[in-house]
Amino acid sequence: MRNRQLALDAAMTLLAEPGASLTVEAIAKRAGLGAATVVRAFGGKDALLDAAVSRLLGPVVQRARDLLAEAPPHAALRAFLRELIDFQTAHHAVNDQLGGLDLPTTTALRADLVSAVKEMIEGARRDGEIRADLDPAATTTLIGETALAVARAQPSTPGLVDTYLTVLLDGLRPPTP
Amino acid sequence: MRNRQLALDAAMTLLAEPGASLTVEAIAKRAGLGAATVVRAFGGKDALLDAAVSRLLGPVVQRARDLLAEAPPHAALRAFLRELIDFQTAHHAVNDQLGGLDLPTTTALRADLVSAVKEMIEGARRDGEIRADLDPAATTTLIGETALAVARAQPSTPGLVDTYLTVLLDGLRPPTP
DNA sequence: TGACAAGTGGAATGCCCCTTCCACATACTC
DNA sequence: GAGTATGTGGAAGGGGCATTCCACTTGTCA
Repeated sequence: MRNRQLALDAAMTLLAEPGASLTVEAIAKRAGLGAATVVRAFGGKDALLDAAVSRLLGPVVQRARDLLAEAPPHAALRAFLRELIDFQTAHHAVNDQLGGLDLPTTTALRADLVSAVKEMIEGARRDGEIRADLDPAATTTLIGETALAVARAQPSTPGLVDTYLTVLLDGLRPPTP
Repeated sequence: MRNRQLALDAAMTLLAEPGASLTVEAIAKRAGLGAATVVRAFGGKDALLDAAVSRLLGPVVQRARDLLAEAPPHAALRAFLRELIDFQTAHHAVNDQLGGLDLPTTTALRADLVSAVKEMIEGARRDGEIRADLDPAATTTLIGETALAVARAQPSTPGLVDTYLTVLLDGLRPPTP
């Protein structure tokens, strides 16, 4: 169904536009369709958002898996956080407007992402690059939220994201006695 | 006006209850009043929330000023962040549900708070306890968001908040060559 | 105690938004 | 080319919510 794709593209576009209204009507208008058509194509607004967000998030999760396979854990973590922050910077709406919704596919993807990051953290901890007194699960949550924090604090200054990453990862290093 | 106080108390209570509905009706019900009375007492829902949030935030800002006067900047920063995280943990709604609203008094208070934290950071940087390659303004934003991140990542495990604070402040330390 | 002012809250109003309906258009089938 | 199946979108339906209205209650003062 071609309209399905049009609606999906429109939703993905709006998710990347800061402050854009995510009403069905706005999505339909952007797609050049009627609101009824958009809703029918997905069975409801939530299903449409679920599909759109998943499309955006999927490659991010894949990238986490790839980095985990390619690089040592701590390097993978740094590289991935860099990309995650870029993604979150470009898609504030994904994090800010979708809090209270139940989007099954998105939730599953997020769980995948969390588990990949957790593996990075566990690996880095085994390698002695992350302090041992931190619970990996809690640290994963903290790092995820912190990445969001950096995206929100978003410096227009280029290079500052890397500085922040250094701050975060230095903090996580085992204390030098 | 007694009802004004009742409404204010009810709103403050609900702001501290995770997941509570912040509709006028819910606030009125909690206060034992009619919705019309609550709205009339403040001239609108936003004004009520502005008043309630300001009441909650005011002491926090005052505490920042006090600590700044009492303790050296870096110690003040650590102590204040500890209290800020506690506050945010107990009042998720203040940060999560009020994003898109225009609350003038609250906005002014927040600016006060930001400026107090900025002073702490600048002082700590002068004292060599925070790396010099960080822009104080951007760092202030980052720290604010990070405090929120910690509150969200909220460990039930007691003492973990302190560990996270250590992580953050260690990261901000000048790198040891 | 009676008359008037102020305050109150259930109901009505209006707005926003998702969803459903239905008259119409378009695409297939024979 | 007529007839049916499928798709479309403007408009109506319906729920949630802030705000306003107004009949009524409460308080005040002479």
